[in-house]
Amino acid sequence: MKLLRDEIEQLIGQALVKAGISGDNWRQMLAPSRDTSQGDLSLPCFPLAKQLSRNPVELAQSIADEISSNPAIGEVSAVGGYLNIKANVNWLAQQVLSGKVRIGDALGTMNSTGRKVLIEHTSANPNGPFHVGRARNAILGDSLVRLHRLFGNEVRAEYYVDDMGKQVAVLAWALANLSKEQVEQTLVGRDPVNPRWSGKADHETVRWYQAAQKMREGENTQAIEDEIGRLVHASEHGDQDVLDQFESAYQPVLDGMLTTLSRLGIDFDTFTKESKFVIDGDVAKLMQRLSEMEIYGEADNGAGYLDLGQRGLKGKTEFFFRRGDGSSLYATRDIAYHMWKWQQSDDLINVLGEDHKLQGKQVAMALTELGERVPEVLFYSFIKLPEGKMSTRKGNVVFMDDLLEEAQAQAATIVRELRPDYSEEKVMEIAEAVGVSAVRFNIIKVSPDKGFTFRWEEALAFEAGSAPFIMYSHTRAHSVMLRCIEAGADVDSIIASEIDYSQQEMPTGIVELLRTIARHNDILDKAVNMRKPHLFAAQLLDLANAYNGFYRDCHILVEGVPNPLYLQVSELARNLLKAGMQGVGIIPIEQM
RNA sequence: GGGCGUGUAGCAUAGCUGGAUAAUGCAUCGGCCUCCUAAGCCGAAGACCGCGGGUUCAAAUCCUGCCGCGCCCGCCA
Repeated sequence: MKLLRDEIEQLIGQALVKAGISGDNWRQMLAPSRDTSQGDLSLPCFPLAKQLSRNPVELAQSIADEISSNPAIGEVSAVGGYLNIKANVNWLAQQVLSGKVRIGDALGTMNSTGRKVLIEHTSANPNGPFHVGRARNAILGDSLVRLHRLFGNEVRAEYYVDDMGKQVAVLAWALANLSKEQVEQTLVGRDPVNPRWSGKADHETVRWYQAAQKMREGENTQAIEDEIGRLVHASEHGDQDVLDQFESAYQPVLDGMLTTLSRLGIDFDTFTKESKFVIDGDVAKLMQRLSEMEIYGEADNGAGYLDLGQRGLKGKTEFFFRRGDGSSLYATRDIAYHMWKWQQSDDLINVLGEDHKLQGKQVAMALTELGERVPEVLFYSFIKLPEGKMSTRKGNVVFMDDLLEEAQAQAATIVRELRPDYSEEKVMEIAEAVGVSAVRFNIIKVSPDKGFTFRWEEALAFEAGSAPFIMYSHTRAHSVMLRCIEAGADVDSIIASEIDYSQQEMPTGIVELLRTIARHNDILDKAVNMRKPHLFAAQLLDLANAYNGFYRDCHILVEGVPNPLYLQVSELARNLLKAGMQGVGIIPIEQM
């Protein structure tokens, strides 16, 4: 709790100096208490006691005695060598309600740090609909974008469009050479397109890609391979006609994919095409520079690589950046892309699947070699299905479109049951918000480096520990506020009013809520700067839970008259919940 | 074989820049709607923190060796 720490750190420092401790190593030992029933901050005194050859229990006690009179401190205790400090609740209320807690805005541009951050995420090849596994990147990346904005950074969300290379070439070839009949004939035995998504290009056009892939596995494919090879080669040398053909092939598919993301509340500020760096000559210049490096090596056929083994890379040490025919590779273009990105932002963050770890390392080392900075990368593990790895080929996939439909449908069933008086239109609106939020939250709440298994029951759980739990607390807060207005109270002026916080009684519920609120900014900071969105997800659950406890203990509206303190706290919590929910893509509806 | 990651109650997870009695949800058992939305609240029970060593006043957390699982080790993207 930074709020309390800032207030008392100096005081503790003085007490320690008095006791004979010099230096400030103790500062990093002063940490949030593990169990909040014991305090807000704790200082284990063992190492300090050792330094002074004193009894830690006694040392803790003497510091406690020294600092107990500070108005910010409600309770200090020395227990078994730990100094436990609990904030004075009335002081805390005063601090928290006087604007010391930043609410922020995850959607706007309310910048306070002035730091420019470019976050690249998703960047999926435009060759088929999002399945739940691929969508983890988008959900994680977009949450990072939102959390950075909430924190006050100036963020640009970018999608790197893979518009060249073999995958797009296969798609373009198929569209140019196969009729619908040929495609369906080739794919006999496969599940047809779900009628719900007919006409959606990512579901529809992908059939051509799949058919082509299947044909390539068959006999006598040399002619096809040659033609595809010609397209790849042309695209990698910047042939504009071929690149245009590619674009008209992939763009509808990409649009379909973006429609799915948009339903999840995910969008991008900029799209940058991979071909850009070939066309404008950056890649050629880069390859020239790389071939002049001292760790440059060359294969018999003229292919070029950097020997990263000389820089400590273990395993396969040759990092190829140029083919024998002189063309660039994906990784080469990625380096050029990063150099370009560094020209437009203070910080770079990439969201990548764990399969890109080695590649990420190689690109980072090459960038270092070039005297460039290295981007921060958020790696995530894949989502499996109970049956195993997700694979479109085996039909072992859950499409995000289907998941969202199902989520909405199940949420609608629950809303109809719980609120029989709502109109069908309202039911569907609430269900959509609940469905989307639950799907996002279930992915965002777990640590990115944990691989997890997708299960329908869990993805569609709407109870405590899920997005709807948080949404529900928010609607409670909203509804209380409306009640106050209905009762004729001037909510705005009550919120702006000065209260003598030192005179207020503080039931358990409000105490816990105030402490949770006081931690809010600390956790956002950590979540953003350590790239751990799940920490903030947990904070939102804590906040919702604390709000529920407050709601239980502190009746805001009694006989038509709002309690000013309670209303102020409730409104602060509501605003923090709302902004925080937007920070992870939960939709803060006002009624459910 | 090498590199990286992961292993925590029946299940799913948090905690991993070392600190106290290991936290949360689901499932299980019990209680709460004449009172601001019960998608809620209160309580009970449930853990050799993968296994073995080591460092430390203190280890789920750091080091090390095993074991299980995942990802990667293309002149593919």
